[in-house]
Amino acid sequence: MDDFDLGQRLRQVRSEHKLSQRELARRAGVTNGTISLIEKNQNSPSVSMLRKILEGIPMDLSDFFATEAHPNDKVFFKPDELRELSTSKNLSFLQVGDAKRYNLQILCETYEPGADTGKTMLRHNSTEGGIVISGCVELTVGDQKRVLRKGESYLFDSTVPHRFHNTSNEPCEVISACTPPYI
Amino acid sequence: MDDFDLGQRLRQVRSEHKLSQRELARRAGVTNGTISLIEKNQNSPSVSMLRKILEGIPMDLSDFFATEAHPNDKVFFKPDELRELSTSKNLSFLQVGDAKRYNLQILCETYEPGADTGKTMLRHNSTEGGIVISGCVELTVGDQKRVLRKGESYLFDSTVPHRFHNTSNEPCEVISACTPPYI
DNA sequence: GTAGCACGTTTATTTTTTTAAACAAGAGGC
DNA sequence: GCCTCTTGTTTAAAAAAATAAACGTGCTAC
Repeated sequence: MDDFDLGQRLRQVRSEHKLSQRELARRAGVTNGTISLIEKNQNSPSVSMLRKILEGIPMDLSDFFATEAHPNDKVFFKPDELRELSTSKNLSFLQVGDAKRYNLQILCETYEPGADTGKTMLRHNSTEGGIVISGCVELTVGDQKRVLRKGESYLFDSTVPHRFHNTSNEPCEVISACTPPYI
Repeated sequence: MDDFDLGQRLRQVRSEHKLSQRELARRAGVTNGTISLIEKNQNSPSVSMLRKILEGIPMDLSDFFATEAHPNDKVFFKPDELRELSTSKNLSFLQVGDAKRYNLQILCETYEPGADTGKTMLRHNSTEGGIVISGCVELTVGDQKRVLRKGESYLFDSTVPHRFHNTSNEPCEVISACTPPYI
């Protein structure tokens, strides 16, 4: 991330999509000069400008930046090298490595008391399973519901609506796996 | 990605890290007004400005943008309902549910002191990953070798020869996942 | 060879963002 | 009440980026 060369990266993705500066500029609705200056790192685009340009490719920002943060042939991970996927604060989903690349998403999930993946049940086109490491969590899968305790586990088809809810007053840790990755 | 609200997202991550605008500004080396304006979407930061701000959190760009991207049904299992796959006695592989059916093999692995998957390294046509729950184990993947301790994790392509070896004098527990199942 | 065309680059002007500093609102302390 | 500290917000001046249009280069057709 530190020595990320934005200009070079843009040039790379543009070139991979076989677009000239002018053609990309036309598709993105910007001027070709802008793209030239950015690729030469002679100016530093705003996020909205970069997004606009990437829409002409098209590519999204997270993919644009994805190469740098999580080097791909990395095998071993320390706890602080896991990537946080959750946005809510009483719930943490830490992902091991580049799940997309390996088609296997391993998560260290922490549910604080009250944490809930939501009444609007989750659904995605994967299968998932996991094991409770500590605490307990109420898991609903379709019409089945159960409180899982330490050492208990689950495995199901994620197209079935499901929900995790920590109804206890202790945090709960779960190690889960999902294939293909659901994000 | 389309309706991504950059200001709101910055406010969210700043708030999750319990930083005031001023404190984040100080850490990032920018002015607090800048952060205020960005969070209110009253201006559109350059990528380098956003990166600078995120370094004060710290968080990297790909994580910042990551949120947007992208029947006879036994679901729950008690510990004693897991199936033992290992035949060796200082090594236990407990499988969650019908791995083949779901194309996802989740194992609770226990390596007693000295336990070793063998000098004849393992190879199978899958990807696998896992997290160390307790103890430590030496993992070799191709030409990389490392002792993984509690909380550390791994993810790799299982066609690369690999080996688990508990070189310590304490048992080691690992939760692992593999797709497709290797047995 | 030279006319036409597509390419990336550069430059003067306009537009936008950053800064620095002031402002307003709320929470304690005394 | 009043003072002080911290919070987020706003504003004029300074800095930086986007535009539009020109420039230079290399290629192909004729």
